[in-house]
Amino acid sequence: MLDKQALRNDLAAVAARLATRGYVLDTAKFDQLEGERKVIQTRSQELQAKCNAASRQIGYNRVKGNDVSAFMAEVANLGDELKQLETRLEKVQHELNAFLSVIPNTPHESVPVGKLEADNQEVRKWGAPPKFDFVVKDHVGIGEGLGGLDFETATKISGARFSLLKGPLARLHRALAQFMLDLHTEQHGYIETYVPYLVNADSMYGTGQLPKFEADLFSVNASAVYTTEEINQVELDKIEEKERRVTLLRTKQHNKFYLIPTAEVPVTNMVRDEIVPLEKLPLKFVAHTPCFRSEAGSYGKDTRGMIRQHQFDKVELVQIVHPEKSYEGLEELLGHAEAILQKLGLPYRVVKLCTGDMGFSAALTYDIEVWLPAQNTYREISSCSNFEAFQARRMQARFRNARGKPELLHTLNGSGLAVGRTLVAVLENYQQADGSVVVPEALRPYMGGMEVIRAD
RNA sequence: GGAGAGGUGGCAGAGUGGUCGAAUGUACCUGACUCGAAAUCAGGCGUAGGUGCAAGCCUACCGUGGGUUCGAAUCCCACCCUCUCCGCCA
Repeated sequence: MLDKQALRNDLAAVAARLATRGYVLDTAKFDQLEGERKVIQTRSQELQAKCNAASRQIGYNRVKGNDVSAFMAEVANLGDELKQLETRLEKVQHELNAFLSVIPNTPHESVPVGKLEADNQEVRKWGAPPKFDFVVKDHVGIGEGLGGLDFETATKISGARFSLLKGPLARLHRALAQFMLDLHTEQHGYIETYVPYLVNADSMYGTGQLPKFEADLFSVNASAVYTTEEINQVELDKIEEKERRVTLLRTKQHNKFYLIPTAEVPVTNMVRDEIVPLEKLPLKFVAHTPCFRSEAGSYGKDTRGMIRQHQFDKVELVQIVHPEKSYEGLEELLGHAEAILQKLGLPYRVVKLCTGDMGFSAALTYDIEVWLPAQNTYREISSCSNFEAFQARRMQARFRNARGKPELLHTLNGSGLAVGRTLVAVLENYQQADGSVVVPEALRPYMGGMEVIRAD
């Protein structure tokens, strides 16, 4: 959520910033809604003040035995207009909220302006792509050759875009997650967390997935509800029962659970509706969780292999920071994610996303792309973003500043790293001519000392 | 799943349908006393929004949403959450 104050004060400037990321802000609509809101709210509050005063007089005078009919009449007169105004105010405020809640964040001034992935800016490269004197296989070929990667069975059990690991590959997957968690907690100062995988709508709203991206999420009902059909079947004379069911439907729907698309959601929402004491900042959390994405609209992209899945594991880094420290924090967090790749000896590059390629809530995003020999290119393995106060404002996540006043925090997060894609990168970069895969040294302690994964 | 209890300010904890945004205690801040601290005393101390150059004034908020009423923290209904006990369960 953008700062309403900023929109009121300098609408044109905000619109211009948003235009760089391809978002057309309907300034006329904002002006109209905001103008309406102002008039209605002012008038409505004025009437409320009058009603309150009159009601107080009724109480006061009744005790004294005075006639109160004049006051009663006054309230009755104001009542109708007030009720009307309140209804209109609620409506306009809903519209204003709906309007604001789907506006993306404004990009930081350092973000390169562009539309496509091609406009992203390479920041640095690390490591050299390995040379092979044989024809390289992709991770699917390698994994199936080793007998540990089985898409057919995964498809039988669930469907497309799921994968199944067995034996040393399943262990490698676990080893990667453990290695990442250990590095971040022991070397980088993050607190390990275990968090819910099913979250409520408020949490999804807080980090920006809702209301705009519901189609990308999986959801489940918190409990059984009446269907609209069942409600309509209730006899007309049982109005009370009908109303009861309608309320139930509404509240239960509101209370449905969503499967997290990233640990960013539960972890960042730890500070929702909280006021964090200044001295506790920065908060640094790491979590290893599965992530669930419906990947609506991704049909045809990366259909082979485990690059794009409905379910994948990720180790996520989250920092909750003082607003003045957020860009410093982002560089630090990016370094923490890079450290994993360096220790695994996987070549990568860091790119700064252009305005058009950034996610909805981000003000600045770095992607880390790992080298994949079979694709002869770099592919995204981590995304590290500064959301500034965008998420904090939605979450009412604040800290108490030096003057003792609550102020919005800044939130950061980044993958450290996507476990599935890291597994892919290890398989492809460490493959041997005979189909075996060398285990990177950093992982060997987590693999019981295993140096090479061979077909069984 | 069954039975019961409860949700009020940072925390604890009062609250009769009528100046209750809410007593009191505690924490915190400021001042006095003190060489300093503790203790004591005095004052201050919620959040959000509107309006105003400002001091200020106004509105909303006592789990959430409805209802009754001129007026609701207080009465009624539904829902959510927490706790205790029983059952089931990894």
